[in-house]
Amino acid sequence: MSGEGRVHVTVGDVAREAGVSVATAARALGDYGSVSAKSRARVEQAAASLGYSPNMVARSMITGSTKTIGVIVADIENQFFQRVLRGITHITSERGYDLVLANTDESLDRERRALRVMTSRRVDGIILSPTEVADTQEIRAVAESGVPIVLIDRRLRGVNVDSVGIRNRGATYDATNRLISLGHKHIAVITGGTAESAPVLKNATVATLRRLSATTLGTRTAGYREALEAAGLAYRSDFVAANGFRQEDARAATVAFFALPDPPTAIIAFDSLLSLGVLQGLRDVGARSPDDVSLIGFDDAPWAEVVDPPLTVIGQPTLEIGVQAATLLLDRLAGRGRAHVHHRLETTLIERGSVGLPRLNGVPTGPRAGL
Amino acid sequence: MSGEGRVHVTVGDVAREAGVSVATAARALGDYGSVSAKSRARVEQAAASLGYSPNMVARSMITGSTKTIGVIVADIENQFFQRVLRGITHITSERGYDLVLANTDESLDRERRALRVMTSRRVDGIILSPTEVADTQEIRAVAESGVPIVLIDRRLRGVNVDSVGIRNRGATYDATNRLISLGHKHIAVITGGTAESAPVLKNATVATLRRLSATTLGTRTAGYREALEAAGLAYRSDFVAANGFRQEDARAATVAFFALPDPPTAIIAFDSLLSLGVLQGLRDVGARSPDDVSLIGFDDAPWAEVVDPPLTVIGQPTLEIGVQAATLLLDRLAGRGRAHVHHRLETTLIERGSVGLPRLNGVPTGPRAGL
DNA sequence: CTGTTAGCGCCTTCAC
DNA sequence: GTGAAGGCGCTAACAG
Repeated sequence: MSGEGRVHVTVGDVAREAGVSVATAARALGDYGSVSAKSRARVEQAAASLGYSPNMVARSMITGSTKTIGVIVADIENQFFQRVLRGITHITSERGYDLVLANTDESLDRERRALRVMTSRRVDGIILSPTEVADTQEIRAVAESGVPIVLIDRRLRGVNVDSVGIRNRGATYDATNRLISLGHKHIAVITGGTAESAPVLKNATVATLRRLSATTLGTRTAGYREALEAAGLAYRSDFVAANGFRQEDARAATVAFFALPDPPTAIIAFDSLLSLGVLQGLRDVGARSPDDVSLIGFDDAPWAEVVDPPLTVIGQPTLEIGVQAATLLLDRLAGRGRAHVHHRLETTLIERGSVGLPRLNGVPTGPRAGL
Repeated sequence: MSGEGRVHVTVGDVAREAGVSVATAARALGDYGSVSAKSRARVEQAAASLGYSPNMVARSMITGSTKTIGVIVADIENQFFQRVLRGITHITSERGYDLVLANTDESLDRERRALRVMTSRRVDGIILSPTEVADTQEIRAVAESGVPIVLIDRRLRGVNVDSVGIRNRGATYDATNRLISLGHKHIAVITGGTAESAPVLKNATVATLRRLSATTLGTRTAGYREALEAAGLAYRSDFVAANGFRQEDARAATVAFFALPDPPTAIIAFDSLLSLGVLQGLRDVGARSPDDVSLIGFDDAPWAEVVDPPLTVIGQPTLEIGVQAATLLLDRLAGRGRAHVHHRLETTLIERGSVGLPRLNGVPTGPRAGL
């Protein structure tokens, strides 16, 4: 084999070949400073014939910028993050930035590790979806060391960085209310969540929920609780499933709901993977939606329209979240300093076929029962 | 603000604080060479108190390795690549490699650009899913420059690199055959594909299809054609839709099929996003599966079980594809030179509810009609 | 417009 | 086991 040694052509090589100094070659190649048309042509010709490829790592050493954005997501298999990711690349790739990707799988330890990796790689900025139990301390340390961070999906109290997400409490409040207005009195939620957060999500007061550090699950649960309260409905902790983020977890939770003496007549799932699990759980127990149980999911996944029944969802502007996060970050990198902002985007309740009147002993009932 | 200047602590700083030489500090910090327990403790203490973070870019300059893998996928929103990506990270993150991600959206131009970016960033290796019309030349050049490449999903003729994928021709042949054995005579395929590849996919001979440079769509189409031929069924180019990879494209193609005087009684979609589009298209025209049309998709997506009807699919071992690709790459990086290999993994036809007997004027028919 | 020179932060001989 | 010095490829001053 010939090229095995991975010997790279350097600016010096190109300079020699072109018969100019390294500085001139570098200027032509790096497209900065001023070079005469003749020199530039000679350099470009030499570069082409030698197969020169600029060495970004050497360049980064000097400029102090890697032109790299670190993206740390909770779960790459979640539709939400894929869309966000695409939104991010729309913006970053245009402006010459590349992405280093890390997955946390909702593990705090991996989140810390990812943060250290990004620091070590000297990324210019970080877009992060913090885990529910995020280490505020570490994130703040990174931010204070001068690396801009934009939080997506979740916001962290006590950390002064930009964030982009949705109005979680309002969206969940409205969805719950929609079910209540149909006559539902037994409404359950599947929050996702981990072993650490489960007891809090299930038992804390609404006030506490609203004060949690990572706020998505907390505020969504708070919105649900508040809607219940406003309607004078009793809150039941056994109607809150917080046993994991995976599809299988939601499936198990759904099956468990139907093992209750009085199963819920409606379920809200806090993300699209969880919705899928609920759908599977319903099949497992032979329950039909919307006849036996109404279902509202989060995120308008590409499959939401074609499942059985077509899923009513709280649609999030996922692409836009990515776009705004990247824009915020790049603007800050461009030196446009300003106060930190928290963008809360609007959601839309997309009504399809999975919501109906509550059943009562197998017979649909509610405000319009008997019509 | 205090830490705004992004001043990083260097080994030199740590050395001074610890009262040792830079070399000793570097050895302790980089965990190489030999350092006395006492020095090591002092250095570690100093590093912690100063908040030292190793500079990977400087380290890369010296070692010649960035500990980075470039991953270039055709479409991050495709379930296939997400699973593959997860398989990749399983392996790479364990071994201390991070991922730089690039999307091509099936654009040849973006593929070239991504390849250049990866080269410029001096990634240690590349995992690439080439576009259908891949630039063999450029890929070969990168490979020959000494950067190991592993191809996933698609294989390229004339490029001597490792690849991991499935037995495309066999899988499609079998699926087509399954439909034929049920009595289907009008079987259509939705291939994805772009404007460039469409005429070839539709009109080329089987022999030509099998000789295309990028081979997934070509060999799948070939498998389909061969099954048709073996059964003595006529091939119709209007039953081959190659009008794009997006969900909407498949939807439109499906609607177009049903505008034909004699619509197909069965459809095979070449990836999961396309399957979703077919499902939507069927809703658009008011056709039901499997009564009006049988449907087989590629990839066992998480939603396949809960759509209406539950989707029969050709399941690919996606996670395993990622795992094997990463393993092949890392092994090669570890210097274990060997001949290039092409791993063809097995697929499984997962039968659910979307395949049935062919309809005939609205009445299901076929070998078992009337039972 | 062009060339020379001095590092960026780290690893790696090479002496000691 | 430790320290001093050189250099990876490039850019940024500074002269000319």
